[in-house]
Amino acid sequence: MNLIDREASKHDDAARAGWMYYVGGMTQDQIATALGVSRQRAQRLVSRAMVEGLIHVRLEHKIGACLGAEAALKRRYGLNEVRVAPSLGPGGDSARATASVAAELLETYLARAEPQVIAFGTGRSLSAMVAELSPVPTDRHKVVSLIGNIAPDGSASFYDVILRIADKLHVQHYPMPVPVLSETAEEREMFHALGPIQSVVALARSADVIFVGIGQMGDDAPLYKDGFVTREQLMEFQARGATGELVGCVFDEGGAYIETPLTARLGGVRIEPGRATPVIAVAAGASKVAAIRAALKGRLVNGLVTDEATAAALLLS
Amino acid sequence: MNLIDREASKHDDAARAGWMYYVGGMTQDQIATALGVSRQRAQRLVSRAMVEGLIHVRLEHKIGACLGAEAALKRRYGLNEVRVAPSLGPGGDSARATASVAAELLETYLARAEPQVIAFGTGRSLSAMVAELSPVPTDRHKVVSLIGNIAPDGSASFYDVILRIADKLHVQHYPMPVPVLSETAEEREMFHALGPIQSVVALARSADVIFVGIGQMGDDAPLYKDGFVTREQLMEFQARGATGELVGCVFDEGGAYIETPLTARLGGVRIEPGRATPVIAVAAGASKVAAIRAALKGRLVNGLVTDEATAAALLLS
DNA sequence: GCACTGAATGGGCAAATGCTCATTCACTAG
DNA sequence: CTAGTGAATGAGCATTTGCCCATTCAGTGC
Repeated sequence: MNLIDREASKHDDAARAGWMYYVGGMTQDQIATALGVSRQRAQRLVSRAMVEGLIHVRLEHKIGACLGAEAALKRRYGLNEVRVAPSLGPGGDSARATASVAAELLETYLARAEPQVIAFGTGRSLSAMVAELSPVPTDRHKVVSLIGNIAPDGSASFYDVILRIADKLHVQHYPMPVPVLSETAEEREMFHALGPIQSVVALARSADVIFVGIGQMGDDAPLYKDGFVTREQLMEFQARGATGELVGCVFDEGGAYIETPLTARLGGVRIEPGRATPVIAVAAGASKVAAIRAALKGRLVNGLVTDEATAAALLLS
Repeated sequence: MNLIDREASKHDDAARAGWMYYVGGMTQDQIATALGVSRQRAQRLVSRAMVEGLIHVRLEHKIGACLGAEAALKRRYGLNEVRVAPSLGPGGDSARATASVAAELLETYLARAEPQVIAFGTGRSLSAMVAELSPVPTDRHKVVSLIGNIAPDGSASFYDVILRIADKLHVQHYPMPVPVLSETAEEREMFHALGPIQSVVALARSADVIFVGIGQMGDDAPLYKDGFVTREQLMEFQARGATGELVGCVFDEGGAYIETPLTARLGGVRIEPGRATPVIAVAAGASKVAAIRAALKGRLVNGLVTDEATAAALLLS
């Protein structure tokens, strides 16, 4: 038996065990007996099924408090579309909490009859959202990336939100084959002068819906941790009031973009404030509150998926 | 606090606890602390969330053996669309197993851009399927019932597959407001002569997709247990070779309809063999194998959602 | 053939869970 | 006000689950 078959059958077993456990409500002992394996192995299979995302869980009930927070956020910040996921408590992973709710929202756009062009940023929140998507094939929509997919080290693997969506939904997909951050402004211009890239950029600009993450600009800002800016640059940004970041573009606490040496080297498409079409941020967590508030104030986004604790913080003050 | 609020907040708590448990992976102790209730109460909330269907679980991986069975069934019976759910073992509830898989298949039709007219029969399998549907609103489709919704005792509650779908999806819905089984053939004709009912019948006949359950005709046939036929009638049918039943219409082991005294009194729309559009049966369980095989042979249906054990039985002999 | 390495396995145990049951609580009818 | 009724509660306990760890196993390099 070759390696691929073995991997596949392992997945099969895990899926089967997970199905029996979560759908069938069987105990791990029963599963072990049914599959002819030890109880420990059954336990491992079940837990693997969950870890590998073979099992999707979704909540089919709007909790009153979340509905209230949604309404309040809409009113307070003049948003069109808000979803608030129940909080998972202090230790919880906020990306996980938002993921399934964000996936549900995305699915409402995918369910539309009119072909939609849907643009995506990157980040952990969006990755988690995609992992929670139901893989219902829909061939009429297009998905496009707002941000370059060539990482500093040349790999494209980390920035694959688009690819994984396309894989799940079998939609036409348009990654943006430019460096996330070019070495020089000239290099950036060179890429953007290419015809195919101009089409992708045009498509992204014309998107009917946009889903983005929001990055914070504290000392552990994603931009810094992922190696796009040096510690010195980050500190300079902070000194100039950098509060958050949207597909690489840094903004201050009023949500106004800050021009930086990076600006001219950044591949991809900047999201201009006050867009008429839905621009939905998927973001939650205490560290992101200031960044989210700034983006909302500056009308960089007009929709939000977050969790209860973050919503509460955004409604304070 | 009034009764409705109390019911709602109870659901809220259950949903929240279920969310924390299944999505957040918290222990019931942690949940109890977070919600400020006893551990037992947290346990009850979590289990209530599951029982009341607030939590949906879905498997995002096709198990090899199921894929194989699907292909084999397609070939053997010339079917267009087959889904096989992993078996839940001897004690498992086959309706539960098929429900989530059937819901996924239904969602692929709902995802289509062209407005679809989707017709439904009744039964436990279909009810369970609806319970598993993701409530993504889609306003372009129509759902229509193939069978009367007036039960012998005058209640309409039991036959509400259509209503619950409409409730979830906010689609236009067309129940068939005639008795499931009229007292006399004349009464049946009277109902069907009415203009509004003729439109519903016409709509049902023109359906783009049909989802039905299949009933068996053994000694505990649904038709008998639900009080539509007497024990004597059932035995007469059996003597005449009755093997299964589709929206009330009885057929023999070759899948040919049997004319009975019931035929002329049955409200709703009979499914004619060899339809070109998808006619998908959702049915599983050892007791139904003969009925399913007959329906497949007679080309009454051209699609099937079942479970592994039933698939294996259908592929035997 | 043999030693090495990392993954897989199952024993064992502490933690988590589900369930039963006696008790309490809230509400109702008299 | 009081007794009655049924649902909700939490204690206690048996079962189930998650996880650590020593051991085995399969594959690899020498």
